[in-house]
Amino acid sequence: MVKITDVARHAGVSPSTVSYALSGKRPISQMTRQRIESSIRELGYRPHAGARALASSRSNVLALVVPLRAGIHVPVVMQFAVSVVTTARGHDHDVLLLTQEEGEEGLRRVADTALVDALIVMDVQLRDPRLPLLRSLDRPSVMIGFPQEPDGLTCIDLDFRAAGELCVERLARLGHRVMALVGSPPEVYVRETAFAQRVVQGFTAAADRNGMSSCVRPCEAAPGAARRVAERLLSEQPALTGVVVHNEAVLEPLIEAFEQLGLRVPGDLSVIAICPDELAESLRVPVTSVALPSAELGARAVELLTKKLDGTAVPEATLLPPRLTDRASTAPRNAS
Amino acid sequence: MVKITDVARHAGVSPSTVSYALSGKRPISQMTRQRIESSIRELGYRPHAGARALASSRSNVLALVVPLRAGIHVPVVMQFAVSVVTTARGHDHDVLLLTQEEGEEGLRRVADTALVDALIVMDVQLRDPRLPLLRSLDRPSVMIGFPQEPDGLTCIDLDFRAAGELCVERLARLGHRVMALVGSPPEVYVRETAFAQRVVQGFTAAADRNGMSSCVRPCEAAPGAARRVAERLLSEQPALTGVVVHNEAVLEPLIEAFEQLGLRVPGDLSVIAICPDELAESLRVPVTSVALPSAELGARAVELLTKKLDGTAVPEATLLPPRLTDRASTAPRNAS
DNA sequence: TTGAAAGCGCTAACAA
DNA sequence: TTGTTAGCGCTTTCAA
Repeated sequence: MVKITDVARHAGVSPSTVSYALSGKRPISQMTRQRIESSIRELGYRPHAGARALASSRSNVLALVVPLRAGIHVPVVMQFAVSVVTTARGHDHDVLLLTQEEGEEGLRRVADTALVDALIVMDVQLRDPRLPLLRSLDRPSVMIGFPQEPDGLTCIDLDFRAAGELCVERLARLGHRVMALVGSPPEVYVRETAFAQRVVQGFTAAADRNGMSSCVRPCEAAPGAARRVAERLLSEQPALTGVVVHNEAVLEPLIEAFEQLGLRVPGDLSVIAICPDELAESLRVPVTSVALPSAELGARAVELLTKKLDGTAVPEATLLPPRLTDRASTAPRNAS
Repeated sequence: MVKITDVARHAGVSPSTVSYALSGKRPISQMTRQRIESSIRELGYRPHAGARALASSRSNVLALVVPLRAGIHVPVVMQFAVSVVTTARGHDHDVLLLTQEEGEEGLRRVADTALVDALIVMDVQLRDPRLPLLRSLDRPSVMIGFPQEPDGLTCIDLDFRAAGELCVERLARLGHRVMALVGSPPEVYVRETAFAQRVVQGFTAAADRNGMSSCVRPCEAAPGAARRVAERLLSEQPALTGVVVHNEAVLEPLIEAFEQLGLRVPGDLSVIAICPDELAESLRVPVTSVALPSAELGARAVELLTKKLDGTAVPEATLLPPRLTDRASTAPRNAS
C-alpha cells in the first residue's frame, strides 16, 4: 500500500506538505504542488480513509436513513437516495445506508462511533421518537419532513399544505365546485405522518375559502380499493367534478375506475395528482400534477448538511414551493 | 469522547484487555469481562470506527453499487438494498451506497482508500467493463448477475434460464401449444444484460423441446407499448394461448390490453410472469409467477461476501432455482 | 513556503 | 489470563 510518506519521499518533500497539498489548507508553491501531484499519480496514492478519519475527526461519510413502511412510494425513496449520493459525492462525501428498522440505536451507533459526520433522516413523523436523540447527537442532521416541534432541528420538505391548496385553486379556476381528495392509506394518517395531514389541511382550507363542497377519503393501496373509493365518492357526491389524488399507488386504478363508472377524464371529471412527474407523465391520460421533487429534496438536504458541517448557519425550516404542471387530466367544468 | 483507555482505567485492566473483550479474540476471565462490560455501559463507550479501521485494516463496511438504468424495476433494487443492509448488520457490517454512475473510478476509490472491505455489484452485464477491475482489487466482491467470463469472480443470481423453462413447462402441462414471451425493453438486450437473454434462451429451448410454436417480443415500458405488443401478437399468432411476461412495467397494462382485445385471462389466454411476488399478487387478476427473490439474493450475496472476508472458500457461481406460484392467471387450454 | 513531530484511538504481536 | 507497547497512516500544531 502506498502511503503519504512514500509520496513525500518520492517528491522530495515532507509528509505534511503532501497533506496540505491535498487538503489545500495552506499555500503550496506552484513547483512543489506539481511535483507532489505527479508523484501521487505515478505511485497511485490513495489516502487511507480510516487514518484520515482518525486524525481529522472527519469521516466524510453521511448517513441516510430510509423508510420501509407501507404507503411509501418506493421510486420516490430510491430517487431521493440516488440524488443524495450524487450530491454528496459532489461535496466529497460518501453515503452510508441505514434502514428505519435500525431505529434510534442505529443512529446513535453510527454517530457515536464517528462512522458518519452527519445524518439525513427521511419520513419524519409528527412526534418522531428520534427527535430528542437527533437533538442530543454531537453531529448535525437534516430531516425530510416536519415534526410537530422542529425547534433546534433542520427540516426540509415540499410545502404540502401549499400543494393541497394549489390543486384546489386550479380546480376552482376551471369552474369546479364539488371536489374530493383521495389520500394515503389510513395507516399513514394513524401514524401521524405530517405531509399527509398537511395536504388535507391545505385542500380543506382552500376548498372552504372558495366556498366549495369537499370531502377527504383515505385509500388503501390494495387492488380493489380504488374502485370502491370511486364508487362511494360518486354515490355520496353525485355532483363531483374535481378530484385531487395524493396516493401514487392508486392514481392509475382510480382513473380507470372512474372511467369504467362512466365518467370521462377530463370531460366529466378533472383529476390532479400530487406525485412524481415521471408517474404523472407515464399514464395513459397524462395527469396534471404537483411535482414531488425527490431529487431536488435530496440535493438540498445534502447541501444543508454540508453547510452545517462547514459551520455555516442554515434555516431551520425549508419549504419547497409546489410546482403544478398542466397535463391532459384537467379541463373546465362541463357547462351542461 | 470516551476512549478505550478510559474504559480500561475504569475497569482496572489494560486497554488491550478491553479490546480483546470486545473482539473475543482471546479468552477473558468471567470476572474481568463483567467488569469491562459494566464499565463500557457506565461510561457509554463506543469504539471509534476510524481508529479501528486503521489499526485492524477492517472498516466493517461493504459497498453496494446500485443500477440506475432504464428497464430496471425500482422496487426490486430497493428491496435488494434493504435486504443487503439488514443482513450486513447481522454480520456487524454497514453498507455504503454507490451508484452505477460513479463507475469504475468509484469502485477503485472506495476499495483503495480502504473505506470498504468488500463490494456487491448489481446489474452485471455480459461484458461488464468493471470485471477486470474487480478481479484486480485486493478486496473481495460478489456480483449479482452473470457475465460472459465469470472466472475468478463470485456471482449469484436467479437461474433465469431455468425460470424461462419453468414457465414454458407449466404452460405446456396446461395444454398450451402456441406461446409468446414479452420481454424487457430493447435497450436491455442491446446492452447485453445477461438475465434478460437467459430468460429468452430458456423460454425458446423449452418451447422447441416441447414442439411448441413460440416467439419473443421485447417491450418498452411506455404507456401504449403494451397495447401495441398485444395487438401485434394476436394478429401474428392468432392461435396464441400462453404468454410469459418478463417485464414488470408492462405486466398489468398487457393483461388489460389483452382483455380489451376480447381475450379473457385465464379463459382464453394464460399468463405467467417472472417478477416479484408482491407485484404478481397485487394485480386485479393475481398472476401465476416465478418469483424474483430480491431479498433472498441480497441476503445470500452478503453471506457469500462475509465468508470470503473470513477466508472461507465459496462457490464461484450460485444459481437460485426458480420457484413458481400458481395464481389466477393460468388455466388449462380451452378445448373449444 | 516548508519541515518535524506529536498525537488521533485502536489492535495485535510479544512478553509475562 | 493479562499487560506493555509499537505501530496503523494521516492531520495539524509548532517552529523555522
